[in-house]
Formats: sequence, C-alpha cells, structure tokens
Amino acid sequence: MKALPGSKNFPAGDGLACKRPCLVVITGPTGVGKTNLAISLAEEFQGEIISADSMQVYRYLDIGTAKPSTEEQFRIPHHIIDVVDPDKEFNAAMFVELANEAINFLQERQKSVFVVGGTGLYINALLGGLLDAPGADGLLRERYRKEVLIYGKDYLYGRLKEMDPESAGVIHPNDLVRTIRALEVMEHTGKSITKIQGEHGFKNRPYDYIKIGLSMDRGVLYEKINKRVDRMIDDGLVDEGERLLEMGYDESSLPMQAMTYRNVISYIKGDQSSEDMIRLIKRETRHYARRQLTWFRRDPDIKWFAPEDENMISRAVNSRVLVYS
RNA sequence: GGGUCGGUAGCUCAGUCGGUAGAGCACGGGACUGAAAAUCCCGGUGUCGACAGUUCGAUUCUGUCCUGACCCA
Repeated sequence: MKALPGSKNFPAGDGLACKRPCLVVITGPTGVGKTNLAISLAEEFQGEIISADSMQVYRYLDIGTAKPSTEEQFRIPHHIIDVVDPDKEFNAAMFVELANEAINFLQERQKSVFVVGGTGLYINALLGGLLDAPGADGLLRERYRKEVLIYGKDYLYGRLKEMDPESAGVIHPNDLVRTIRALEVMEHTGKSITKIQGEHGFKNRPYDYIKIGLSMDRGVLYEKINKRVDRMIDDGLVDEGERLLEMGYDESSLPMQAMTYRNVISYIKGDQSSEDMIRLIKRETRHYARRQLTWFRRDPDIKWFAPEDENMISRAVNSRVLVYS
C-alpha cells in the first residue's frame, strides 16, 4: 500500500503521525500538464485534488478555463471547481476558506491532499495566510472608480500620497487596482497596507507541504498553448461564450474580462475577426504563462520537474513523507 | 548567358544626402497579500548578405562574389 502524505496518521500502522497536514502542491504555467499529472498522482497516493485556479471556480466557464473533464473529475474528486456563478465575487480569501474546509474534510477521511493550480497568489495565501486586513468593500471601490472618471487617474494616487505616502512609494501611479486597495485599507484601519504587509510576509504556516513545479522549454510550452487554444475553438469555445451571454453574463462579470472570454465576446459582438480572436487569445495566454513563471521563479520552495518525470515526482512525494516517519 | 529589383531584429519592412539604425508583429525581464487568467513597470533583442576599394569614418558610395524573385534569351 502506498503512503498517504496527506494523512494524519502516516505511515499507516506504525503509530507515527504527521503532526500537521502535509499538502502536495503542484503548480506551474498554464498548459504545462498539471491536471494530468495530478490525477495520476492522486490515484497512486489515494488522494483528492483541490484546484488552486482563480477561473475554474466559476460555473459555466468550462472550455475556456481548460477545466478538468467530467470523466477526470469522476476518476478523482476535485474541490473548489464550479463554486460560484460568473457574476459573483470570488477572491483569495474565499479560496483560503474553502480550501481549509476541503483539507479538513480530506484529513478526516485519510485522503492525501493535492493542491493543484497556477494561481500563485491563492497558493501563497493558503500556505502563508492572508493579511490581517479588511476584505473588499464594493461600495467604497465603486466610489473610487467614479472619482477616477470625474477627476482623472492622478487624483486617487494623489490622495494616496497624502494619506499613505509609504504605500504610494511602492505602488506605481498607473496601478489603479493597488492604489484603490491601499486607500481602502487606510480608510478602514487607518494603517498603511505596505506596513501591514511588511509585518506579515506570508509567515503563517498552517500546513507542511511539498511544492512541485512543472516546467518545460519555453518554445515547446508556447506551441502547446497555441494548440490548446485551437482545440478550445474546435470544442465550441464560441458557443460557450454565446451561451454565457444569453445567460446574462456579459463583460461586466469579472471572469468575462479575462483574456479568453474577453476576446470571445469581442468576436461575438463583431468587434474583431475570428482570426484576431484566436491570435489574441493565444498571445495573451502565452504572456500569462510568462507572468506565472516570473511569479514562481522567485519561490525557493518549488522543486522543479519536467511533466514526464512522473516517477521522480512520485519518489519526491514519497520521500517527503518519509521525513515524518 | 544578359537584364531589373531585392538581401537590415525571430517575421514583414522602413531608414541612413557617409558619423555603427527603427516601426509593427513576435519576444525578453520584473512587480504582485481580499479583482491575480486581474493590475502594472522596464527592455530593441542587430556582423545592416560576404570580401575588397575610396574615405578620418562605409550599413549607406564603387567593384567583385554569394543569394532570392522576376523579365529577356
């Protein structure tokens, strides 16, 4: 019988226990092959999968998010997929909450836990905890957005410079999302988000974990991404976009503003040709993969493998577990 | 065989009246703590086909060669 790295009582039978949950994290750029590997490992180690993907949480966004198929989800149960409608709010904090619940659930059933996905922030938030700061304030953000429309983009940044010069020194004047977040935190707590971040630094460590990164030659990865986009089109990506519009999920829903659906909607509305849609989805997905690599590269915890090194990865998962035996 | 027009970034091309070059696309690097497939910052990545000549200096002018397209034989 294989070891259960996520189980409370590993290894089974010898009375030694893993003091804290041990997670197996599998990450890497989009299209590298995380899903296949994770399913195979989950079968080998009798585990289940927690998806760490900020887009697969939305219902009805199936083809464009490369969501695991129903057959794949039948083979291995996936958690935190299809948990909200596309027009509902979702964020890193909600992910952490759901992931903690799922981990508890799996621990109780002696299942190993595979956290699989390419959303680096979600993984960091799960493993390191989020700031002790207030959550998103939709009304306040709306007010800020209106002020930008009236007074121009420099106005809000100017306010930030007055109220929180420390954060203004770190946030670029053009980065509206972070400017608004910093003002929001200041408004609610009177504290500088930059200061809070410095004190925090993702230092909570609720779980032990092994982080496995999948990587491959950049050119090969880009070729895979291009082909996957062609396949999405063949599989009916445009039909999926039309269905979503019929359901009332237009570009005012956040996930519909992400690279894939943004371009599908633009095509359906006649704003761009089919060729441009495909070209842009491919390009933006390649750029996304590059941004992911930038994020993961600086993480010293990640042990990197090629996707086909399944045996080595399997041994790494096992050996990590043996540390606790 | 003769002629015409080309050969400049990964691609398509512009340009330099002689002072080592720039657009689009493609691409590279970075930031990131409650929107993260979001948001934002930085970067031209080059033997200007090769060799010689003229010149203080040649990617630019001249010659020869290589090479591609087309035209005439």
